[in-house]
Amino acid sequence: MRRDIFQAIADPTRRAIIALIAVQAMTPNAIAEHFDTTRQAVSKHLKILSECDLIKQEQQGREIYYLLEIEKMKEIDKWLEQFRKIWETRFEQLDQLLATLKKNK
Amino acid sequence: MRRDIFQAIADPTRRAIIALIAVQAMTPNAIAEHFDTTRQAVSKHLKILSECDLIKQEQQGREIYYLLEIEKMKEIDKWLEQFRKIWETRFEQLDQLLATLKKNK
DNA sequence: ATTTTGCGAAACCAATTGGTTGCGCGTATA
DNA sequence: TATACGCGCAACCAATTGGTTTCGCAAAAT
Repeated sequence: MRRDIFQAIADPTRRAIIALIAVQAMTPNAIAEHFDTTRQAVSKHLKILSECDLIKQEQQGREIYYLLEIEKMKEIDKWLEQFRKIWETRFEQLDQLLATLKKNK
Repeated sequence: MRRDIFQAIADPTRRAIIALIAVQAMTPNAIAEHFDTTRQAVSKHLKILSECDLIKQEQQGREIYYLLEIEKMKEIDKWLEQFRKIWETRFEQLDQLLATLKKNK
């Protein structure tokens, strides 16, 4: 199936995982210990996150550490850009309205 | 079921709908005409978007116009904030690294 | 060499999803 | 009043989801 970042962050557990490994790379087991779920379930989430390149793995002895591809997160920011323009425009309009009201008083 | 904005924007059709009505409020039929889907399917998407307060409706004669609650979009931006801090820090670190390399040359 | 451990893949289940079709209600238009 | 249209709801289907349990593999520890 087609996966993208927005699918990936739709799940609260995955958002938590992202926030977790953003601070420090971790193994699937370590991640699972932070939530009330099993290692396999975490593994499934990690797979989804991997599929859309939001995380990458790093071998360390016999353990595999997962870490966040922070660059990929910027794509969400990029998508938000179009709306940021809108709400900034609205703010300016509100600002102008207030200025006009003040002037006419 | 529990719904949130991240669930809402997970679907590409819904993101398209959001972008569409961000520019101009529209009726379900008008929205459906922009995509290769039926009015009922659009209606379902609108329901989901409504459930998490991303859009609101406005009666206009016998038609109902849907418009974006741009303020709600800021919540995504708010969530991104924690990661923005990270990538800005990394950028600074890269900047410092480059400066050090230059200095040592 | 044997045991233990961590890991991912596969099979399976219950719940949710997007989509369709069909129905009934309310509002304009004739 | 009668007709046509736009809308949302309910029922249904195929596909996907998150979760569990089970299994086999490979690396470390004994």
